[in-house]
Amino acid sequence: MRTGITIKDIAREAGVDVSTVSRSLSGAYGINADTRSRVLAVAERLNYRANRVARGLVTGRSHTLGLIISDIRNAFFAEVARGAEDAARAAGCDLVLCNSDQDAHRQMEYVSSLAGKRVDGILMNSVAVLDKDQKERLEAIGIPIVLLNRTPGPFSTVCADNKAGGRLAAEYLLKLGHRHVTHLTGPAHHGNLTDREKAFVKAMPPNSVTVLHGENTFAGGREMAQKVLAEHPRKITAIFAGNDTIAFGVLRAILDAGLKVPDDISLIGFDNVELGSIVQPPLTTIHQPSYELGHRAVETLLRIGRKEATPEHHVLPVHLIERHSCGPTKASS
Amino acid sequence: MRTGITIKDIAREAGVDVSTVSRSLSGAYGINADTRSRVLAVAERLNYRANRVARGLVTGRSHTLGLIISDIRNAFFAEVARGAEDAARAAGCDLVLCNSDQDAHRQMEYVSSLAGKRVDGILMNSVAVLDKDQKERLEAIGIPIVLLNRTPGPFSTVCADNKAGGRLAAEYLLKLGHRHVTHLTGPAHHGNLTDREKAFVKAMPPNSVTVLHGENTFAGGREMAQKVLAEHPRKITAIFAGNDTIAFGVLRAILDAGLKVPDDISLIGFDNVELGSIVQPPLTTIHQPSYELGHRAVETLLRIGRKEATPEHHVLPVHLIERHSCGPTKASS
DNA sequence: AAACTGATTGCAAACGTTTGCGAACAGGGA
DNA sequence: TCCCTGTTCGCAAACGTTTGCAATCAGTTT
Repeated sequence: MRTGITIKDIAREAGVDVSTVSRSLSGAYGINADTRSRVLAVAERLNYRANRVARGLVTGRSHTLGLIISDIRNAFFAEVARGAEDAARAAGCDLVLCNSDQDAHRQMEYVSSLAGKRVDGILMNSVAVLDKDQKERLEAIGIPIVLLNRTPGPFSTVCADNKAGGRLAAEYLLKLGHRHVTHLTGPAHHGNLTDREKAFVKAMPPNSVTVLHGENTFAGGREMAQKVLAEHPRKITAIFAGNDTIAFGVLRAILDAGLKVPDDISLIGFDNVELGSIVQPPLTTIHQPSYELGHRAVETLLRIGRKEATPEHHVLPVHLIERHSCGPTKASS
Repeated sequence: MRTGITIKDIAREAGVDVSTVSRSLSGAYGINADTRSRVLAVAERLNYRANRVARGLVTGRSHTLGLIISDIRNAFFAEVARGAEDAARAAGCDLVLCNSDQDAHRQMEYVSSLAGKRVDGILMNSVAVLDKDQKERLEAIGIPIVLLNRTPGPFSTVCADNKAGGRLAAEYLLKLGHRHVTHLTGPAHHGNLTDREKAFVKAMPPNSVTVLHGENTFAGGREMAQKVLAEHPRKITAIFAGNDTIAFGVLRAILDAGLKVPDDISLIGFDNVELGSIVQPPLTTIHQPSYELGHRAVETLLRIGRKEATPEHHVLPVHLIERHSCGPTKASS
């Protein structure tokens, strides 16, 4: 199929060989300055645009990265994606966006598709949902991968300090006197969420927290909260949501139930999404550096891609953002 | 560069020609059932993964689409992107994500880059920022393009009925008695926002509305609102924000100023982003079908891509979502 | 028996680049 | 004059596919 003008057209027009054109264009050593500028002029005149597909075929590098996340509609991931795209662009790469909804099968399909297009690297949300066989296939594919959560194994990782975050939430709630809390979070074996959950439960007194798993969305948070509110009308005094998106759903359910935050129930989230500051009440949450996460992730992806380097593991700090969705228990035990 | 196993390996292993392998794999007519299954078995055993780059080179189709939007962190665009990605995936394509920040230069760079990688089509936020020359270059590139806003010219468009939306907002505010309103919106020549602005101004009585342009973000909305609040302490009774993201910023500024919504000032947005329902007060806004926008856009992109069809123009309906951020003026004129 | 048919397969060119290698040429030193 | 060195450039192979065309072969038809 003929598409646009090629290096051959330039060669003919400039009276040189295609190899000379190629070398001129790439700024390679060993080309006379005059011929180079002549070639460049022709290219300019013909409005030449190099075919990156053809180039990719011979060089083996596609200058393309894959980003597989749960759902771009989650503000946290949008922020990560922006950081990733900025870093990719700075490195002359572009990013293909994949929404997995945390589905193992879909995740593998994406990886396979990206591998087929010979991407230079893949950024993945989580492989926690994958079974052993799938992980091995992933490794066998031989494409640099960096994971956005802490996972034992051969892959590099870049993530926030989820455990510290879970601990922070627990300590804060404890300080306010809460002894009957619920943790509403996403699917059971999600890397980051699981880390938060474990650290949170561990930092709380035994039997003081019940955990509920659901969908990692606004709707999921709402449903879980409705369920909890119906079953434990008065007992629980605080809710720790696995992330802000869930927290927003929880907040919605609480308001719908006619309850007040934090008077009737305290709520703390995780992520520190921008909109957390304008909900009512403003959401207390754990901040994680989302943009930097994405940015750092592609940086390390590019780094480990070049040489067969050892896996890198970066964990970025988190901290508590104290706003107004948490308060002391009325009858502090 | 050798990467992975190729069609040649299968050919050698199965004792046939590469062309036979290719035809077997693609399910072409004219291959004996036995040889085909033999080839397929070998491919399976060798864990073969077709090189889409090489295929793209000869077929001229990359099965890749480009999505150029302002900023994925804007919830509206995230929703559009999700709709687009779902539709793309359904058609066997993948989506490369580009954040332009509405910068004309950056936008052209992206187009050029995407053209270089021979994408099958491009989805663009807006070309309103482009000058005449740039638009012509865009057209000359010869890649199917669909615009996410109404633009005269040769390109197909898919967008919401922004004019109707602007009118709806005006009528609603008018009905509530507002006669001194401000419209806070994004950069001056942004396609969709401009349509809303024009229709809004037109539907309001002469000299009843002042318009302020700023950044199309949370921070931008906040800044504009601060400015307005400082300059016109009491006069204006309502604000129409160009979109929900801006509205959230405005809301934040209003709250920071110690004012009440809608008691002191009414606020109406545009988009109907999910989180609009949980801010305080819940945001009255104009709903536009964001997900469908993205979905429809790639569908028409694929359609016009196949044949050299005439441009299509789709405009999707909008409607008012009445929540609690607007109220009647106290001293209705 | 010759020719024709249809099914199956291989050959080779093409897609648009990059790149190793050698050819051509000029200048300089012996 | 001869050789050596360095610069500049062209030739051709390679990347991994797809695909038009011709070749082979078996079975049919005349």
